[in-house]
Amino acid sequence: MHATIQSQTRADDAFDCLQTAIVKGDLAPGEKIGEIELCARFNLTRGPLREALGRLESRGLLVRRPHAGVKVVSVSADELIELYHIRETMEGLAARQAAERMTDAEIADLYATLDSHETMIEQAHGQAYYQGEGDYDFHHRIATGSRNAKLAQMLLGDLYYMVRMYRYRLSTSAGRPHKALGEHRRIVEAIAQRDGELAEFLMRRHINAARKNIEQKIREGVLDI
Amino acid sequence: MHATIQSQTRADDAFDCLQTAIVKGDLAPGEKIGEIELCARFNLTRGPLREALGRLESRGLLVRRPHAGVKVVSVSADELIELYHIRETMEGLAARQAAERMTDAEIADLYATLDSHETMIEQAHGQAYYQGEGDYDFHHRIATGSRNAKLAQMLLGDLYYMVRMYRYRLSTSAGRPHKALGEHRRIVEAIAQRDGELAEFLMRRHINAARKNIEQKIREGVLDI
DNA sequence: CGCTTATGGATTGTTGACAAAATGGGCTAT
DNA sequence: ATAGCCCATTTTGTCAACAATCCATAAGCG
Repeated sequence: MHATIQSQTRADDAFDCLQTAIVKGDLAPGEKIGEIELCARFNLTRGPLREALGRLESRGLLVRRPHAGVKVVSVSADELIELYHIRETMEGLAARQAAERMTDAEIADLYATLDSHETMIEQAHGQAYYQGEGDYDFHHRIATGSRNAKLAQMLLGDLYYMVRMYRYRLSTSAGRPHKALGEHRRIVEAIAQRDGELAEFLMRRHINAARKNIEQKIREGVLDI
Repeated sequence: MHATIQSQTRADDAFDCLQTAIVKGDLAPGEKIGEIELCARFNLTRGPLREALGRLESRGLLVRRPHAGVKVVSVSADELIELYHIRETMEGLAARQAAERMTDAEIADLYATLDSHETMIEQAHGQAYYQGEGDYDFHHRIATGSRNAKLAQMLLGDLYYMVRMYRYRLSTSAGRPHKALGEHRRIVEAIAQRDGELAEFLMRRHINAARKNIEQKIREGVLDI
């Protein structure tokens, strides 16, 4: 999986590789990583790597102690809950602004996305897909639909990566995907009706439910963060 | 003003220098800046500088086009307004959590801060101070008081810097500092009473008022962003 | 026998030189 | 005269060697 795509610049590649490696869990939280080790792993030299490390640190995915190396951030259960509190307010705002500003074409796309998610769930009991990429896809579209550049940047560039870090090792509850899809559908309907207030309310309730789902898992001890 | 303090590492120094230079307006928005020029200006070499540039870009204070250099981000009037929408929701959350979690000592400090601000305003009609550092100080304490690490990081490390970029060239309205102080005082009272809901409501209204103040300035043409 | 302290090794931070890409100016052709 | 193209210069991206700092091991002392 050596990303030899050479997208734009070595540092960008290093950034992407490291980010996905962290999110996917290839680099475990708390794991201390040496620079030369990473260079060998991703076929890089230390210059671009260090630049990427700086960016990752600035985004909170790595912690760096001067002269002592970097390690992947490890988020406690409490901090994970806090992330959902932040999501609740920020994505509520995103939903409201999306309702006011999304184009009709974007809304149509949103509906199509929901339909594809529905078939995914029915076909393969696609919990994995839905919990993983599908849900991310939905929230991604709403964030960009808000036409609020900074809001989208903070959600897509900061929060989602940290959340996804743990979503990968989070088994989904039995009926949760189906319920979540219903909530998504109601949010889209509010957006289609250009009802910003309702969209905000529904989005907040949706994320609130997701948070409570996780809180219960933590209480059950399913989650060992 | 060559920061020769050598705090921890050259890259950290470069980061701090550049950040303050951007916030204070020494590097104007939209200004294209060359790496060698910056090196000369801050007595650095290109390695650490590039690392700092990467971090700044990741935080949205710079925009970088591959092989074409970096320039200071220029925020339009609309985007400035959007920043205040984000602040409204995020700082509302911060105020609520601060009301639930701040220690009594921190609250006492908050009161003391308010008193010092009041004397500042009375003494030197201290609009400049209050609008600049005083207001920042207040919101800073609330953000950290929320005990929500990511929330504080996003507010203190991302949003406030962008807002301060423009606050430096924003003249304050005549009676605004005094009114803002009153709003601050009510927020602190709600926090002292551990009334999270009220603190959130008051904080949101406070930032909403600040936003409307700016919107009016833009309409009046006082602001040429 | 335990704690402190020095030393060696390894790792990070920094530097200057090299290679690749883009902007700008000048030239030619229409 | 203007538009398009080509080339040179400047600037960015990358690399490998150098210096500074920390961690661990081991020796010395109380």
